[in-house]
Amino acid sequence: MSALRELELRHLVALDAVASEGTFGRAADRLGYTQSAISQQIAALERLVGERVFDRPGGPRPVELTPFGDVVLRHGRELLSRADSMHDELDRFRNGGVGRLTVGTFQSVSSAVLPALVRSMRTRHPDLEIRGRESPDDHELNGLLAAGEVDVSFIGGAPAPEFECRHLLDDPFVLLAQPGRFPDGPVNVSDLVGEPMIGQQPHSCQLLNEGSLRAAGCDPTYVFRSEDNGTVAAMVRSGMGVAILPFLCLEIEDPRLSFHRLEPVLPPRQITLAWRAGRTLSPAAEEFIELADDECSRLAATMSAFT
Amino acid sequence: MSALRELELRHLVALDAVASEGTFGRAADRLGYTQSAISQQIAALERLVGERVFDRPGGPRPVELTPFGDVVLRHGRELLSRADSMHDELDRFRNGGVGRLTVGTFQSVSSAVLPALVRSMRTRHPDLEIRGRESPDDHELNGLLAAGEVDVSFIGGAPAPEFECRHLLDDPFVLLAQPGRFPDGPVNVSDLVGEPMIGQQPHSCQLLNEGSLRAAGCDPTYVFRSEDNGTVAAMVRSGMGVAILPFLCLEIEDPRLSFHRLEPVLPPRQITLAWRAGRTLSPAAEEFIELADDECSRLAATMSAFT
DNA sequence: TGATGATCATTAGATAGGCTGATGTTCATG
DNA sequence: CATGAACATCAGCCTATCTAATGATCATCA
Repeated sequence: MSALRELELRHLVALDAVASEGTFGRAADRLGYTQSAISQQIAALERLVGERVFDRPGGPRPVELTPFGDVVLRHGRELLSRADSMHDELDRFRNGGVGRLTVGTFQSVSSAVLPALVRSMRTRHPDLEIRGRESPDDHELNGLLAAGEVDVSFIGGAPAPEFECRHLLDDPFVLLAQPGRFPDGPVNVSDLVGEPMIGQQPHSCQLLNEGSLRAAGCDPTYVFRSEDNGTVAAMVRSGMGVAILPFLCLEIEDPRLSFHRLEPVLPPRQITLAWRAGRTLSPAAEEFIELADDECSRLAATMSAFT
Repeated sequence: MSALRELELRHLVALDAVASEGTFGRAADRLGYTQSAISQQIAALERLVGERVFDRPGGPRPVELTPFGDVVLRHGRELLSRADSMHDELDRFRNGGVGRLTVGTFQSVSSAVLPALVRSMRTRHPDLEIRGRESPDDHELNGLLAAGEVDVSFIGGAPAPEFECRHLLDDPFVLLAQPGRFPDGPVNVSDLVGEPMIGQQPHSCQLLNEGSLRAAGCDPTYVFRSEDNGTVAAMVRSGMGVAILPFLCLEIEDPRLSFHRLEPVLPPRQITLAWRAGRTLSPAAEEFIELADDECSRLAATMSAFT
């Protein structure tokens, strides 16, 4: 289309320098070229735009912008300043300071892990735009990741093969009961046979839990299911039944409930952070992964004190 | 400073083409290059910005922007669109459509010539910004022109040597008197000896007039001076005296006054349009000069019918 | 008026960079 | 495992641009 596609920023820099210095020679000194080079650069610019941009009065008098050159210069300075601001933003992006980071997550991570992470990221990079997409379903989270709608995603289940991922945490299943319902300490899975159970809806996490129970010899009967962990806890407090939940779902300070390890230990839910393999991550995403790793190490330490 | 000063618009065009086409090869076809050239252009761009802008998954899969490349592309498209709008504005400027035109003028031209000129310019170029600077003093007008505060200036007196100029019109001096004060037809300058005169303030135009009178043997006595031509005419109507004014200053339709040629004819005021020699004029200014010439030719024809 | 000095233009030669065309490498597909 | 599509790389050519030297123009000043 436009012949201006051959324009180079160098030309505009030269134009600007000559316009402010008044002579080709001083502009050349300022830019580290010879006078001849500036003369040729301006000539090239004039060839591109099709008009003289400077009047050369001849002799020792300084050159002066033509009206046309003045228009070129005004637009040129605008272009240069855009290029500078691009440079600035690239620098900030390089260290994670700007851009958008979208994270896939599910409920227990959203409430137990993510808030601290978002807080750190926001204090480090106030201008970074952080978004989240929550789903109880691993399959949906995988889909969001594959489609590029999230940059990284927490995954509760098995790491899908087309993703790169980092294992962050083993989240053990814990028995939740009315205080006194069981003696303090670990509870054997066989003691739960026939016990009415409260559970979550049958999505990936819950199904893992149920499968493990059956494999350990206990075929659970669910008398109530809710996606809301507060509701599950309330039902347990009411005596409707007991519940097995991932540790991260628990409000461990609640004195109206008691928590028990299970024996044998059910295979814990593995919490990993996944991203598309072979795709370059944004610096913000890279940093997020490291912070998530740190945060989960701290969490693991806290958890081991409770179980 | 910024390494981005070596950026060329070509790089951004290539980035944009690859991002929309999905492969280097199709982008090359679109832009008329070979695949190799695009590959090298993208490599050059990546060297400039310091990061990969595309992930190349390898094999027959299409390339995809990295998060970094996405930032570069968004800024790059902004730059390209700025360059396009620069191109558009240069085109409009080339045919006089945009920009600013400042004209130096003095009273008689302002009232008799300029309105029609401004009207033509505005209908041809609605977006052109037209300004005027009026002064009764040729010397001041010369100064404005030399300082570049006006692009072109009407000058009533002698053309200053450092300006280029075009002679537009001879504006003859005309005697203004009460009807019946002199017989119809030309009046001899000697008949004005001792006649009380009304005149303008003693600036360049008025002084030219007085000097010519004296040279023709009539030493005028001014009983009233006003810069306002309506006031001068009113004083003449009142019988206070007679006046000699340039033709362009007259309201020739006024039946309460009569107009007379003078004999011998006083050297007319030469109305010229001047601009700085050796400086390129804006297309709008060039066009203005031609229009002024045309308009003044028409005026001269009208005038010769009256004198 | 003529020498001087500052300015930009032009030229020639060297160098760097970019494009083409051919080839190498990678990887999904059947 | 062969095929084909895609990007990378390389060599060779060509163009663009830089430097250095020289030429042309013009104000200034003696």
